[in-house]
Amino acid sequence: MFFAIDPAGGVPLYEQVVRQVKFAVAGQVLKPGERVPSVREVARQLAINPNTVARAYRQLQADDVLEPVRGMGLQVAGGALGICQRERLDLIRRRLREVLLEARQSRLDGSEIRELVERELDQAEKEEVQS
Amino acid sequence: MFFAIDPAGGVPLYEQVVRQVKFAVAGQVLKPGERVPSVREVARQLAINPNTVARAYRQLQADDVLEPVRGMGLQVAGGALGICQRERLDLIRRRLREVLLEARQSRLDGSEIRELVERELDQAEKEEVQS
Amino acid sequence: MFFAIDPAGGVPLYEQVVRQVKFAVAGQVLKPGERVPSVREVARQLAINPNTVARAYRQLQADDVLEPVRGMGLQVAGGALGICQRERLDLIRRRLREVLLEARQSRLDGSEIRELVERELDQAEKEEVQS
Amino acid sequence: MFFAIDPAGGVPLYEQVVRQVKFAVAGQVLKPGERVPSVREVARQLAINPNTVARAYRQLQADDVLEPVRGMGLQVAGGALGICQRERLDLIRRRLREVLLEARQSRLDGSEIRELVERELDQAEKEEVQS
DNA sequence: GTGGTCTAGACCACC
DNA sequence: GTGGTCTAGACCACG
Repeated sequence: MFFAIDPAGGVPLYEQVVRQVKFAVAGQVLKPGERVPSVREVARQLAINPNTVARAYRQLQADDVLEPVRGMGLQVAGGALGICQRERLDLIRRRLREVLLEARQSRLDGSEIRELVERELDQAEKEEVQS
Repeated sequence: MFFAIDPAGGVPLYEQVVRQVKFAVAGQVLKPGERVPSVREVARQLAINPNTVARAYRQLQADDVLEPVRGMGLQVAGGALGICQRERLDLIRRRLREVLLEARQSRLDGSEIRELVERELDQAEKEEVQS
Repeated sequence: MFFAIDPAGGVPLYEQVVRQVKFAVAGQVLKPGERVPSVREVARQLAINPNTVARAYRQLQADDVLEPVRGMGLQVAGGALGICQRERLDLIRRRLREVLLEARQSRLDGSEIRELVERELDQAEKEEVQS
Repeated sequence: MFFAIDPAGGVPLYEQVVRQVKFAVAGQVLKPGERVPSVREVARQLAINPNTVARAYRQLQADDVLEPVRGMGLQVAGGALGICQRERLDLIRRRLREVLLEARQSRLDGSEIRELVERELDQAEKEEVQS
């Protein structure tokens, strides 16, 4: 329905599901109060085990992104939008900081780094246009 | 000679050792032909399991950064400097690409990303001056 | 006649309905011989599934609190008042015992527990005055 | 080694394990820095599935009560003592509040409730002396 | 129909 | 040896 999973690629499946949902919420593709597809449904579509999806959903509940509606499945929680947007920014900022720090440790100076960023940014934009 | 092994951080210990050596070579702290301390020696200094160091050294040999000297342990290989410097750049470039891609997927536009980069870069520079 | 169904709180909906009825009987809001609103009526008022109400009514019949009147729905049973009042006390006593036991297991001594009880009791009284 | 599980009785097994560990930490039976028995070990002793224990341990990590020591299992985290003691008190306070509120709603007045508490408390103390 | 729990057993990375 | 992930399949409570 709204996501794709990479079964290889280091990241655990349940983690990928968690991220997909959080990103969907942050991007307002999923809005607070909206129902989320059932565990079995997602499992079927992604061709993975329901337990794996259930684990992701459990995690999302612990993170206050989803909340149960008794006997009716799960829905996006009220404060989920804020949580997901904040988390997304934090995540990117943290990773960016790591990379830049590593770059500095490699004795690249600021201008070289900026150049790298620009190049990658341009490339990413091109790819985006194509898709 | 080696410092900063963090047993808690997500990165595997043997990976950390590998990186330390590669960075030392790239930064010319270790030069081609130079002997490298023995497995037991490193293990003692870092207070980690010799098996872990052995694994790191095995990896470094597979990467053509270290080479055996018959009966005398290991030394930095001839082409190691180039390999390590290239690898370092590649690593940073690859990570940078990942982060920027993720940022784009989060619907941050180019200017916002550039702003984030600038901010983190400034901060990194400040920290560097202090230390 | 009924109020306060909380679809989010841990307690199952049918359980909440059961309790509401029992409390109403214990508090003499519902008296023996009195007719009880129909499943559909209650379901409509509480905006919950009729199956859920039906299940609650089934439970109440099993507990001898409601009894069927041929072709006329359900009414409060003769011995219901005694049953509900006794049950209410038992319930509270049982729970209280659980909590106190757990408190003892946590190595809180008697005086600390009494203090806690007093504090909570005062607070509960205050809240009651307000409402 | 240090706990017993009740395989019946509503509470999920993994939850029971979580509590046992938290109580052990709060009661200083397990101290920060101390190793915790392995997943397989606990599973064997309690005669339950390792996955169930693993789930409990995962939960405890999420709660910052346990922390991993790479390749060496799990140990009690630094701040665990404070966390567990605070949690324990909160838990008891919350439950106590619920019960007392329910008692008030049942039109028991303060003195009757205090009497109940005293009776249960005395009984609990007696039981404790016996054991 | 929904999610939650538990079991059983396989495979992986790390130390 | 350690924990982590995933699959498969059974059973339960709830609506």
